[in-house]
Amino acid sequence: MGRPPCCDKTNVKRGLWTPEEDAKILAYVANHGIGNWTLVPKIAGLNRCGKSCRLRWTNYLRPDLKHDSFTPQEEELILTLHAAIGSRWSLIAKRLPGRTDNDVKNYWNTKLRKKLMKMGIDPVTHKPVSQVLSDLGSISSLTTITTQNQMNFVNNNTILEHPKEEQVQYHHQFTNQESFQQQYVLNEVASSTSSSCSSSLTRLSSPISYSCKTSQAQINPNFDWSEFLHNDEPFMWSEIQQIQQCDIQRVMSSLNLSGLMQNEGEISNNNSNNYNGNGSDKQGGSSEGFDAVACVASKEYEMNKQCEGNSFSGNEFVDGILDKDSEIRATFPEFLDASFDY
DNA sequence: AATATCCGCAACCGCTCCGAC
DNA sequence: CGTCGGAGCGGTTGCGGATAT
Repeated sequence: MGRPPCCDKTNVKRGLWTPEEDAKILAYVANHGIGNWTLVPKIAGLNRCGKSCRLRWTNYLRPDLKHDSFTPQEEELILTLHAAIGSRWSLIAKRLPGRTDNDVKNYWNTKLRKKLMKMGIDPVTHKPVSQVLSDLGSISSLTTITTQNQMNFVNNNTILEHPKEEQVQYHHQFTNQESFQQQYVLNEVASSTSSSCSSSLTRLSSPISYSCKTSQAQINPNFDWSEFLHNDEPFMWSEIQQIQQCDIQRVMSSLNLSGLMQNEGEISNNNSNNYNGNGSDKQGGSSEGFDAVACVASKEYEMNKQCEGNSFSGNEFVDGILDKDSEIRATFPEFLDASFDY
């Protein structure tokens, strides 16, 4: 028997929020702080589900949120983290100040995933589709996957639309990587034992050493994904350059994203200054009173944040990866010798 | 100008996790 | 130890604006 609904869904309002409703949420947070969302509708005078209120606050009203478009640096970070940990949007969002998991997820689904697919790169494994299919082909002798299915996959993912020269270039890059096949096998093993992205264990065999035409970055041999993800500090651009400079250049140059590798500093985090409580143009409408409430809520929120201890920081997830790390090391020691490169 | 289609994003849904009791 | 309920997460849906025909 399932859990009873959190509220009477037949009697609560759903759909887009009005500025007046937003103002009530902001006023509530200003007076009571965040938490106990099931009581929010009653106290704030809203005919909404508490869960819906929490979501509205988390994804839209929080004063520290950015409402402008993603920067190339943010795109890079999303790509890199997705390659490393998969669709753990909340973890990725923690590395992007002012962005929510919903923002990152939407951005991935609407922009980045399509770009990768158009480039002929599998957005799940971040490998060229041709390589994935090749590996799939070798595996298919043990499975029921048919050649026709593979061809459908190719056609559906528009790999053929990508300039042939670039496909060849990618193919060349990856096939030149001596241990790529080994890594792919390892990733398959990892994906079969973990719910996260198939490449979530790439840190095991650091240093990362993607083959790359443009440069051979010096990857910090001490870099550790678990350390990176345990850290709750805002993302430092220099970190990611150390992590996967080659990889980033390879992908981003093909995505035609400008201004990369230029900003060595920390991503700006002046979000609260940019906050506009009016809502998006879709939702429109506002009032001076509403702005005032938003301002007060913003200050209250900042104060509350300072009082909060460290909440979930991804430690559980990272610990899980480390557990799998040990497990797979024990099971497949031949794949994990010192010379193994990604 | 009218209609169809595409696209981005806000919001919802269902599930898991975790702490309190 | 089991149950309950709040909180959070990832996947999906649907609305509304933008663009194509």
